[in-house]
Amino acid sequence: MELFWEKGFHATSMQDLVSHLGINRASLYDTYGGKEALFDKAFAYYKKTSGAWLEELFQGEASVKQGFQKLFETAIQEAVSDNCRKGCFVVNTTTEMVPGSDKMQHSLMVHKAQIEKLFVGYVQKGLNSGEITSSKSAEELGLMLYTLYNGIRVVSKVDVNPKKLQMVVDAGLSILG
Amino acid sequence: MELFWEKGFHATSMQDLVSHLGINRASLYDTYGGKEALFDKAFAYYKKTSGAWLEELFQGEASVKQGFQKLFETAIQEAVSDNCRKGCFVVNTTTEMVPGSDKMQHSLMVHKAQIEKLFVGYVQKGLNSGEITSSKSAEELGLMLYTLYNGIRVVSKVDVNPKKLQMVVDAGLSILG
DNA sequence: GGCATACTGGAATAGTTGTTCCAAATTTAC
DNA sequence: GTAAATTTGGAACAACTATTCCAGTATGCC
Repeated sequence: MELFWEKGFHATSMQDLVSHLGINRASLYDTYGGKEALFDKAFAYYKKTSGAWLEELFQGEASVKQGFQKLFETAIQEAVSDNCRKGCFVVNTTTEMVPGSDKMQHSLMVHKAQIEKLFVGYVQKGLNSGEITSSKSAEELGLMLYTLYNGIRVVSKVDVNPKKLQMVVDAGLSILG
Repeated sequence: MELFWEKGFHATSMQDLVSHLGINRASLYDTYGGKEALFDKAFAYYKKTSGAWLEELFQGEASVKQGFQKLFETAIQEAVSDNCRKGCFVVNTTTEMVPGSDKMQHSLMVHKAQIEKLFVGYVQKGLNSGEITSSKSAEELGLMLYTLYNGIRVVSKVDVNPKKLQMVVDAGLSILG
């Protein structure tokens, strides 16, 4: 649900959701069980679809550098075209729900490990093929790019200047060598 | 107020603040005016003290690389020792209040510009002294490091592994050359 | 046509919310 | 000791909150 993504869990009321979805509150409770369960489902869906998209991007682009470039450019484009600046649902949920929900924190840790694995594996592929010439390990490079990606999703909420964001991306990707 | 920092604006009630501060609710309203005004004051205080600390760090450390190393190491140490994982008040507020508050978004933009200026100026100092040998501009490098810093404050809420965080920092700082 | 299922708008529950008011108590200044 | 200022705990206000209940309506199936 875009409302949870845009406003977060606490600032979104069930009444907001009812108005936004256009269905009855009793049906909502029958179908989903409650506010927290509804949020969990929306969040799980987001994680699943964004993870699948990332996997597909990394598998579809043989050039690792191009792949990362595409990833970051997509993040910039999303930021630019997102009028309401909702950013990344995962990043938003990380800052809102940690601390406060051990269950959510655990869920985020599992998701983070999964995405990091994708990043590190993709960098390893570039090192193996010789496309990446850095002397650093795949883990170091992959984790750095993952962290930078998170950072971009935060700063682009405040300042959507594509030129500046592209500068950051170019500088960041330069560590690949 | 640490409660706003830890739980955010929406998840913190006036009742929470009254219990936490141990003063009467009427006094709170007399002194601060209201929940939003109270949040604004706490946030302004945080921005002021963290900005001053950063300025002091950059002015006190002649070696720019050492300065950045110290900055990131402090962020890691804060993450490690912060049991309740409240992260960075500015990053938390960015993700919670944007969108939703134009006033807050403006305030964040101003603050971001100030901190970026500190980062870029410090990198410029390193380039001028020859300590930094990268062919990239101070702006590119400074903005990258600033964005990475934001990213670290997010990911360290989920996973406080100092070794991994240090890897990220080392990889990130390697762009300075 | 009858029955089961699902959805509806309204009402209700119990509690919380931000904020204001008030008489009483405490503190401060002289 | 006294007056003024400040703070206090309780109460109140109006609205909102998550959640449940209900009679009526619509839909699908046999």
